[in-house]
Amino acid sequence: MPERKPRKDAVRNRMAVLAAADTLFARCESPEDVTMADVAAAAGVGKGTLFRAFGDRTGLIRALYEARLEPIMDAVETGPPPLGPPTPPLQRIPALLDAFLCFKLDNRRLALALEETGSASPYQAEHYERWHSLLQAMLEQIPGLTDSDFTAHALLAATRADLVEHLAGQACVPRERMRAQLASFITRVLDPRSSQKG
Amino acid sequence: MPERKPRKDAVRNRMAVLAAADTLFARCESPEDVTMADVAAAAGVGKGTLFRAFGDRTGLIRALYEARLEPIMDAVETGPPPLGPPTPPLQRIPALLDAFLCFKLDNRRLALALEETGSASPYQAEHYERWHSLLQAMLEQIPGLTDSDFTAHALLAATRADLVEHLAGQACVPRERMRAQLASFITRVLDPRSSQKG
DNA sequence: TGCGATCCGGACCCTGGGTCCGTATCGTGA
DNA sequence: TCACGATACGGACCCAGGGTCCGGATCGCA
Repeated sequence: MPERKPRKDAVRNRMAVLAAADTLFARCESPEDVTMADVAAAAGVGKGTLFRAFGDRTGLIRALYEARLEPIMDAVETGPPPLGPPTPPLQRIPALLDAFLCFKLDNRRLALALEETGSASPYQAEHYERWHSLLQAMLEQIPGLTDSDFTAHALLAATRADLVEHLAGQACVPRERMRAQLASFITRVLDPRSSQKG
Repeated sequence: MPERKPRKDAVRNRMAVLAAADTLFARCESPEDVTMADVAAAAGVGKGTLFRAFGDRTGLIRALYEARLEPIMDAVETGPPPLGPPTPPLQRIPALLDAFLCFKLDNRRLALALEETGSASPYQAEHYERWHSLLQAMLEQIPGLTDSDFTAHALLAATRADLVEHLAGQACVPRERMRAQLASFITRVLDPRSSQKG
């Protein structure tokens, strides 16, 4: 097993960078005005260290994103209802997408940064694949629904970071309203016959 | 009226740049490996000329995109059915989104370039607003559908350039299949009661 | 405490968008 | 047709910002 234990200063620096990047992305106006050099400076670390630890900008952002997302993924994959596996699809799908939306609302800048980071389309991020296949599997259990693959993509597209940012930022749609709208949209897609409740 | 007539060489160069950029974007693997310098060179023009004519990279891409899109917008806003105004919403909405999807399939690289061009989220492009408000107006005529604003965004999100690229490129979904999937998805959203036809 | 392995840091490189300005071209009025 | 102001041309130039490199500092094991 070639797993060498990393040096203590290395992990300390890694944490420092992560923390610094986190606050910088949270404070900034747009993700692209937080520079790698900024992050390094804020973490009290050299650029070399930063790039050695994360490879490149995308690597850093991904690491941040995934660290934030992990609790939710856990709740979804092994947690209790309504997010966890035992929940029936008709409740679980909305719960899952609502959680995803809330995550993006709570981490707008970060999610934006990830989705717009140059060449990397969100569709080749490995976590997207997880959400998609999970969602697809659940959609397959919905009677009368074909094209679960495309449907999963389409539903996830409704929670894209820049759309969320546009609605929450420019259009000033309040959080609860947005959640309600998404929920109502999903209901329409999932269960055609009950979408017109009063 | 301060509308001075532009010089002949200026308009000639503008055309040349547009044409060169068009072919370059069509040929390239990813939009970001066609450089402004490349475009200028291919057009047989200096960089200065290019930037004077289009302002910046986004300006150039927008100009290209809108030139390509114009026929479709015309067909939608003043043309005959099934795209034009007289068509009832239940037919017109799918037709409209299908046309949009086909456009993105036919101009994948260009659409990608526009949507990922640095800071400019697709939601602040002026043509997005046109599609959105048109779609929203039509959705408002669908009985039982609330949240036409959000729904319009969600439907448009299903035709995002990078999703289309992902499906057509990585996943190799054939054109007709994708159109069918989108149509079926829209049907589900629009008319719950008829989505399970055999 | 000694010594190799590992990591640090910031000077450095390079790409690519965007600017500047001396020169060439246009087109209009005479 | 010529002259001259207005306009456009082009490519050298600038600069930010991502990514690299390597001499020196640290670590941690024996």
